[in-house]
Amino acid sequence: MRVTIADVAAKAGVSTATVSYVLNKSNRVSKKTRERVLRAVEELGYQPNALAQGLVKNETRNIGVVIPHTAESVFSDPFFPELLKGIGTVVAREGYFLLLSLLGATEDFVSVLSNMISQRRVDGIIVASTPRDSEVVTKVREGGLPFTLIGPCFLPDVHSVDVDNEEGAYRAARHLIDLGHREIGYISGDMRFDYAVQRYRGFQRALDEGGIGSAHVHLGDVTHRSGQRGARHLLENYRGITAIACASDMAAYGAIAAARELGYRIPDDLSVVGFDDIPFAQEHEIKLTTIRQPISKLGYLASENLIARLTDSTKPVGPERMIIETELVVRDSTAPPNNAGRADL
Amino acid sequence: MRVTIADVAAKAGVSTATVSYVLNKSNRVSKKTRERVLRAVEELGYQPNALAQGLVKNETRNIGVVIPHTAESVFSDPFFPELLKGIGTVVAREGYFLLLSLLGATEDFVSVLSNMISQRRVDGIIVASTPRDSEVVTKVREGGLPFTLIGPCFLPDVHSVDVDNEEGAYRAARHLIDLGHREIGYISGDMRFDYAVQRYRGFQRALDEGGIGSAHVHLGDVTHRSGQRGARHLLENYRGITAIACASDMAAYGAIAAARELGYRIPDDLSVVGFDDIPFAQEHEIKLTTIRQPISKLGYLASENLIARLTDSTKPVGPERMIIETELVVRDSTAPPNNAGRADL
DNA sequence: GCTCATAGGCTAATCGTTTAAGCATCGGTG
DNA sequence: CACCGATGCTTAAACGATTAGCCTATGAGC
Repeated sequence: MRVTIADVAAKAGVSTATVSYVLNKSNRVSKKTRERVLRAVEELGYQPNALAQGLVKNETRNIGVVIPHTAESVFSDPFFPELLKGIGTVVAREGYFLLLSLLGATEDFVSVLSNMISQRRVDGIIVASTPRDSEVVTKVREGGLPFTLIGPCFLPDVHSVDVDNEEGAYRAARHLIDLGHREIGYISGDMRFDYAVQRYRGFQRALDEGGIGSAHVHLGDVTHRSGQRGARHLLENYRGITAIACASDMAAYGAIAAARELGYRIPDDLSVVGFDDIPFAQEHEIKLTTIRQPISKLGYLASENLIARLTDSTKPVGPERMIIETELVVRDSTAPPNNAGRADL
Repeated sequence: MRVTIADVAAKAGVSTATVSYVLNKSNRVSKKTRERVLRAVEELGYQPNALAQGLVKNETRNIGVVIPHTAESVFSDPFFPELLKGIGTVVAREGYFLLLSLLGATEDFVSVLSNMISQRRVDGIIVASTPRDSEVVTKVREGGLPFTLIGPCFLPDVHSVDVDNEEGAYRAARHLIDLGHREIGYISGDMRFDYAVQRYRGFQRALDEGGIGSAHVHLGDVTHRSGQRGARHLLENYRGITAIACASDMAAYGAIAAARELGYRIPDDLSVVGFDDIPFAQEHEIKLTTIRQPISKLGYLASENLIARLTDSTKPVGPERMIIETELVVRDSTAPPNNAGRADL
């Protein structure tokens, strides 16, 4: 049988209330008693039952993390793992636990989510990267628990953190233009997600400013496969293309693979720029030029924001909407256009 | 304010006991009352508070998942994500929630873990891939909660699931030998983990049977970087090598990258075989010959085993130790040795 | 008409904590 | 010496559910 506060009280010869006061650092207990209690706690290895504690304090010390993507896609990209890492670190440091909700089948996800909320299993929620107008955000809002979004958000009164997607994509495109590229392809993310729209807009803005007009766009998603398909499609249909920008690093590597199969050398015949800066980008044979977004920092910030709101309602928690900067990292996948081009193709 | 069972009782004009009986499917309630109660539940959107429920039933409906690796390495490899996917699916289906414990700093990991247990935050625990003799397993054992291990395990009375690592590696090596390779390199996993030892043993057994004697071994780990380093080391030191087997797919791709940089063509000059069959292995430019392990199935089995033990102690739960088979998947990274070799180097 | 089993509800104890309120004890003050 | 305010501890009421056991009305059996 588990050891309860009553066992400790009996052993120390005091009431349970006194034990509780000792453990909750009240100064209402004499030094002598305090020590006796602490010794008993030590000897019995007592730890308060989280359920009982939660019931009376009305808190669980659990933070829900909601990732409304199929587990498939969640981890095909290193984005979420990295995010979880940031979240996990802060959450553990602050003495909370992580209740993870992965998407299985769509229909029961929302019900799992609302169970999580209405059964009061968590004190607050972090929602990672949800599509625009998703039912998930609505549900979480209705739940009435504090929550923080990771990703683009235009709703009022919602706390969110995100990187400056538009500026990032702008920098990527700008880098290509500065190198001298004029015929540029773009492999987008899934446009149901606002980050994909924002990145596309940043990209297009750079082209507009450069007087290049509109790009050759392939509507894709962030996967390797999408990058392959996109590059094949772009390169086969628009012969003059000398550079491709992608909405993710995984897609960029897919594009590189497809381009090579078509006989392009990277970066000589084709420049490719990604977005994310996943660890792989420095390890691959072709080190990727990309836009670094500090993913785990997003996780840090989101959890710190949420926990701050949970613990002390008087403490200032920073702005509702936090946008952090990206950074262009130039490696080996981009170069000035080879003017000979692939005329031979 | 949240709606409690008392609110429902008041609205339906009955006692809380009756509401509870209705919700717990007792037949002690008349049809008329039952319907009245259910209507009230519906209208108020009542959901029982998990804490209160857990307190009296002495269960949390949470399953702890313990991954004793740095979050860094956890997700640099698609192994854990895939595992989580399997676990998450079953856990959600059975109405449980996932309490995730990632390793931050080593020292507090064990304490976080024992908090999880002794504060009674979970009903059972899944421990994924722990090093030999790790403190983690000891702690979990002491905790007294049911748990299931994913990975090699030689402890008595411990439930575990794993793939047949030795047989898998044996098959990989055997495949190379059958193709005609005689000078074979091996890039191992981290030998503090038993799976790495088992794979190495399987590999060596195939060589022994083939009368090849001992291999050129590089002690590494499962990362891309390790594969790069390993291949570079092996190829630079042992000139005759025509094939390399790796303890993971990521390492295999690292090896491929390094080999290509050294001027080797895959598979013409060098065959490479991996282990895992991560999704990437079919998407990469060079489709990888590898040993498929059904990772998410490991997750399935582990959670089903654990939950079976939690729910009904009478139900049979299968054997303590479950080993599932691997499968050789032949793709494009292996071929018969090119006898001209790299004599030119 | 009386007894008695049963269906169908309620009361109250319980799970393991926290915490407001109450009650001694004690030293100091007028 | 009576009184007072700390000090230090205890009692008991919550928190929101479950469930054993009790009570009452109803109808069947004799």
